[in-house]
Amino acid sequence: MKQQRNTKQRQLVLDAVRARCDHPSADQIYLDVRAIDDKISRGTVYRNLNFLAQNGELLHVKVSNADRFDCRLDFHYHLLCTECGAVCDVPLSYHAELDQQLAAKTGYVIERHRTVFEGRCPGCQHKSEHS
Amino acid sequence: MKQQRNTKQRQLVLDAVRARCDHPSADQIYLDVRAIDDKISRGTVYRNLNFLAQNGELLHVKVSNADRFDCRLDFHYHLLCTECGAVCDVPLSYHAELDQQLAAKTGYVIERHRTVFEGRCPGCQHKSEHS
DNA sequence: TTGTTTGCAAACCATTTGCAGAATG
DNA sequence: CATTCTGCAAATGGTTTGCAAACAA
Repeated sequence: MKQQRNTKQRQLVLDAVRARCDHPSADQIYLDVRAIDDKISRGTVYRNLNFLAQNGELLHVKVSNADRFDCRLDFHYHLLCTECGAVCDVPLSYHAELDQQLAAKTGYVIERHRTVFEGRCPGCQHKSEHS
Repeated sequence: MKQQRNTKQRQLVLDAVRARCDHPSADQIYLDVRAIDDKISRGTVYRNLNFLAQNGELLHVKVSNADRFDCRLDFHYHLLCTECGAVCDVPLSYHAELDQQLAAKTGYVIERHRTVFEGRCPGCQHKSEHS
């Protein structure tokens, strides 16, 4: 479940995610990595993002349209501005007890839950104050 | 924000979502409606699902890949079986206070949050007991 | 009649995949 | 040397869109 090789492309992808404080989409990572290695292909970036997320080296954040990736590995919630699309981490703690409650009630084996808050960021609120 | 016409296609789409207790994808709705009106097009189904969700007549549930729709209109959480893809409602209440807490902490105007629990349903647990 | 909606097909976008060749351990 | 990984390009899956004809108000 963890046999792997250290290719420079894999490392570039991982570094690129770690170098960003926002939650980049696969394509943003592609562009970042592309700026360093102009021969790397989209396929390789996608493959490596999935590989790294599966091996627990990255977190996969599923937000509406394009998937995002995060180098913070602990479970946490995200906040999406529905206007500009920005994604940031939420300063609230993960409620693991919900997983347990739900498991007890349903018979499911619960692995986790994902929560995305939706709203408008301060910047976007100002933008449309007058429009 | 609500000027609309009552077309039989729109009604068929709405009825189709209401007729299901699971959380159908757009394509499932298309197939259901198609069984009644074999001339309706995918485009029309997608357009109407979006229209109805925007007008508050349906709830848009965003789960990993394909979007789902729900005729329950109150905010509630969902449970996804990561193996068979089934989606069901969660018997836990919506925590509106989280929205307020987050708004106070971040300055965002929070409209809501979406939570999807991920796990394996009892059926899928049994399936792979031996494999 | 006027503006909305439909059907169709093509376009889109993000992502995945098949394959032959390159690189890793 | 055996395998894993890459680049490329084509394929996929879900969804959106442009347009002319059909239709509701």
